[in-house]
Amino acid sequence: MAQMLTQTLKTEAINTQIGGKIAPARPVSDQFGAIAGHAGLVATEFSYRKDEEIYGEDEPAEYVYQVVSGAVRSYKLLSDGRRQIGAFHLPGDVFGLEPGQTHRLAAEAIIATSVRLVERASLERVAGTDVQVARKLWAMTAGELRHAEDHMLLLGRKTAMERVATFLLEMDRRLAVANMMALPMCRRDIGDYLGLTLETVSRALSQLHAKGILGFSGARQIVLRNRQHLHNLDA
Amino acid sequence: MAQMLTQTLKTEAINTQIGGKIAPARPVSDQFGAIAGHAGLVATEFSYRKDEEIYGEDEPAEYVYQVVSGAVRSYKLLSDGRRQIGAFHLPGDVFGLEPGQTHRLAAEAIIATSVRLVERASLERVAGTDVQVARKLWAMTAGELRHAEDHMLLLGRKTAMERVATFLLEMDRRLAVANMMALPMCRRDIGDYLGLTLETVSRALSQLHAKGILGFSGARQIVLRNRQHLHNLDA
DNA sequence: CGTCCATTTGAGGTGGATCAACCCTAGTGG
DNA sequence: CCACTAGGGTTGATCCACCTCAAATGGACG
Repeated sequence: MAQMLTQTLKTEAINTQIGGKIAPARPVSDQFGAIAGHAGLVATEFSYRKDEEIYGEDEPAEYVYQVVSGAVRSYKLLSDGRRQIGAFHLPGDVFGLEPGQTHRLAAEAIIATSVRLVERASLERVAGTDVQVARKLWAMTAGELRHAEDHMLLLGRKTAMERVATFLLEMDRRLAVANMMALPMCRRDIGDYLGLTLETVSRALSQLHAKGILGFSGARQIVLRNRQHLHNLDA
Repeated sequence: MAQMLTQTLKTEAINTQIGGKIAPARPVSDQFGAIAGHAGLVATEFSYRKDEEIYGEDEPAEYVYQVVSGAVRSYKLLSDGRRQIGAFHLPGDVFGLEPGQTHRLAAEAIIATSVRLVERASLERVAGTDVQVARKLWAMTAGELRHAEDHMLLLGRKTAMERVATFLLEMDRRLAVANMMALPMCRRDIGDYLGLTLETVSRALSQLHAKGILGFSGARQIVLRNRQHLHNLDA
C-alpha cells in the first residue's frame, strides 16, 4: 500500500457518500453501506492499474475493500507458481475482509479498477459496539464460505465441461447486462479459477459455441443462448 | 432429527457443564465454551451411529454442534452421486454453524459419534446482545473459510501425492496421539475429501510406506516417520 | 473359522495436460 | 489511415497422471 501515497487519493466521511450510486452493473444490496452507515467511519477511494497487486498473501490486513468499478482476482500460489484463484470480485463486491490479522489470499486488479476502502481497525471498532454491524460482517464471511464450498465441489468432482458451464452461469448472473457478459479476465485466469489449463477452457468454450449454446462477439463478449442446456451440463 | 426422541438424550444448563473436559484427544481451545458461557443457553448431548445422517444438505439449520467423541464428514453431492467432502470434524470441533437458514452441506457420523448441540436460535439471541459472542461466531466461520481456501488450492492445483501428503500432515496435527494417528475414515472418504479415487489414495499411501516415510499398524493406524519429507511433497 | 467389507494391487483406458503452431485483434507508430 | 507488432486466443498432436475395471488379500467381527 506504499504506492498509495503516490496516486490520487480521495477521503471523505462515509456517511456523506454511502447510499449514493456505487456503479455496480446491476442492482446490488450495498453491503458496504450496511456496515458503514456510522459516524466516524471514513471511506477512501483508490485506483489500481491492470495487474497491479492490491495486497499479498499473508500480508497484514489493514483495509477492507469494495470494488467500485473494474475487477479483482483473489488467489493463492504454490512455490512453483501454480495458482488457484479462489474468487473474482466484481463491482459492488466486498473483499479483503478478515477477522484475523492477515490476508489469506493475495489480490490483484484484473483490469483498471477503483475501490472504496475502510480501515479494518475502525470497522472492528464499530463492530465492537454495534451488533448489527457484527452480524453483517459474519454474514459476509459466511457468504464467501458458501461460495468456497460450492467451488470445492466444482474443483474436486466436476468435469472440465461442467466447470466451464458453471462458470458461465455464475458470470452471467453476476455481470450480464442486456443478456451479454463482458468478461474482464483472460483464459488463463478462468483456467486458474476452474482448476484447468487455458487450452481446456478455450476448447470447452469452442465446443459450446459450435453447438450454438453461446455466441461470441470478441473472445470476451459472450451471449448465452441456452441457459437450460448449461444448467444440465452443470450436473 | 426426529429419531432424536428415540435415543438417549441428556439436557443440562450449559454453564454447569462447559469448561469441563470435552474429551478432545489433545488440548483444544473450547470454542463451544467461549460462545456458550451464558445463562439460558442449554446444551444437549446426542449420539449417532456409524454412517447416520446428522442433517441433510439444504435442511433448516436448527442446531449447532460440537463433536464430543467420534468423527463427522460434511459433504455435497452431485445428482449422479459424485461426492465432495468439504471437511472432517473431530473431537472439539464445532460444525453446522450457519448465519443463514439452512445447512450448506450434509453431515454424517463417520463412526459412532456423540455431539453436544445448542439451538441456533438461542445462539443468535445471545449473539444479538453480546458482541464477544458475535465476534466468536464470526471468527469460527472465518476459520472454516480459511480451511476451504486452502482446500481449493489443493483440489484445483495439487498432484495426487501432494494431496495425500497434505492430508496426512493435517490429520497428524489434528488427531495424532503419541506420534500415532488412528484415522476414523475409510479410503473412499479420504478420496472424496481429496478429489481422488480410493485406489489412487491407496497407491499413494503404499508408495509412502515403501519409502519408509510412514508406518502402518493396520490400514488406519499410521505413524509419520518423516514429516519433513511430507512437507516437501506438499509443495 | 468363516463371512464380509475394506484395502491393496494389477492392467488398461482416457480426460485433460503439455507442447507447438497458427490466428486474430487491439494498440502503436509511421 | 494503414502496416506492424505483441499478447491473447484457438486448434492440433501427443503424452501421462489418474481413473476404471478387475481380482486378490487382509482384518474385524460374529
